[in-house]
Amino acid sequence: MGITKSEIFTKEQNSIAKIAKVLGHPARIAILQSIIKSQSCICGDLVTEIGLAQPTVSQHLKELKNLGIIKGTISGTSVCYCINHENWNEIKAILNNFLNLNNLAENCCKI
Amino acid sequence: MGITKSEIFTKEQNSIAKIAKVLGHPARIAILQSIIKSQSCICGDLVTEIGLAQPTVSQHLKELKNLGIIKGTISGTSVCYCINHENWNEIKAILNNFLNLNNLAENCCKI
DNA sequence: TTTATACATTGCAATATTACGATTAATATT
DNA sequence: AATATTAATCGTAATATTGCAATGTATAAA
Repeated sequence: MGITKSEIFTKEQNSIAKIAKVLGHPARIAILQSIIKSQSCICGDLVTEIGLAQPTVSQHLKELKNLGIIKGTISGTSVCYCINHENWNEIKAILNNFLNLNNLAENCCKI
Repeated sequence: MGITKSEIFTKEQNSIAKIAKVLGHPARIAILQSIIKSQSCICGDLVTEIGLAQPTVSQHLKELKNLGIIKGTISGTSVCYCINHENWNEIKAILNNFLNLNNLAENCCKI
C-alpha cells in the first residue's frame, strides 16, 4: 500500500530507518558533504554546486533540517546552513551502534 | 518525476545513498537485527517475528540480498539467511567514512 | 504420486518520493 | 518606492515504494 507500518516496529528500529531514509538520496549526501567541506555556512552556491533546480535543493534541505542534521539561519537575503553537531553526533552514535551489532556473529551460510 | 538523477552525483555519493536507502526501512532493520541476534540462520520464523506478510518479508529480504548485506542458502524446504560479513564490513566502512567527515568543522549558525 | 511446507514471483492498489515551473515572501540595493 | 536577489512553498507529473492476495516452484513427507 505504499505506507510503512511503523507501529509494528520498535522505536529504535524506526529511528535507525528514519535516519537512513533521509541519507538515502545522493543529493542529500552531496549537500551534507558540501556543507562540511566549506567548514562553515553555505548559501546560494549550493544550487549550482549540486546541479538540481532550486526548489528541489530547497526540498532536500528541508528534509535534512527536519531530521535535525543541519540547521539554518536567515542572514540577509540568503539562508545560512550548517551542520547541527549535537544531532550529527547523536545520529552517528545511533548508526554506529547498529553497525557494530554483528561483531560476535559467525558465518553460517556457505553461499 | 520520482526519478533520482544519479548521473549528476559522484560514485561515492551514490554508493552511500544506495546503502542508506536499503537501511531506510524499519522492517529491514528488524530483519537484520533478528539475523544478527540469532547468531545463525533464520528462516521462515522471520515472518512471525516481524509481523508482515510472507511476500512482504520476502521482498525486503531480496533488497537486502541485492545490496549484498545478507546471503541465503536453500536447505531443504527452507532458506537460510545470514549476514555477509565481508560486505557488512565494507558497508560499515563506507558509512563510517562519511559519518566521520565533520570532525574538523566548527559551528557557525547561531540557531 | 499425492500432499504439505517454505519461499519466491506476479500483479495490483495505495501511498511516497523526486523534480521542477510558477509563485510567494523577505530582505537588499538603487 | 521600485527593483533585484534569494530561497521557501505550492501544485503537479512522473516514478518508486510498500504491502498483500494469488499464484508459482521446489523440496520433503506420506
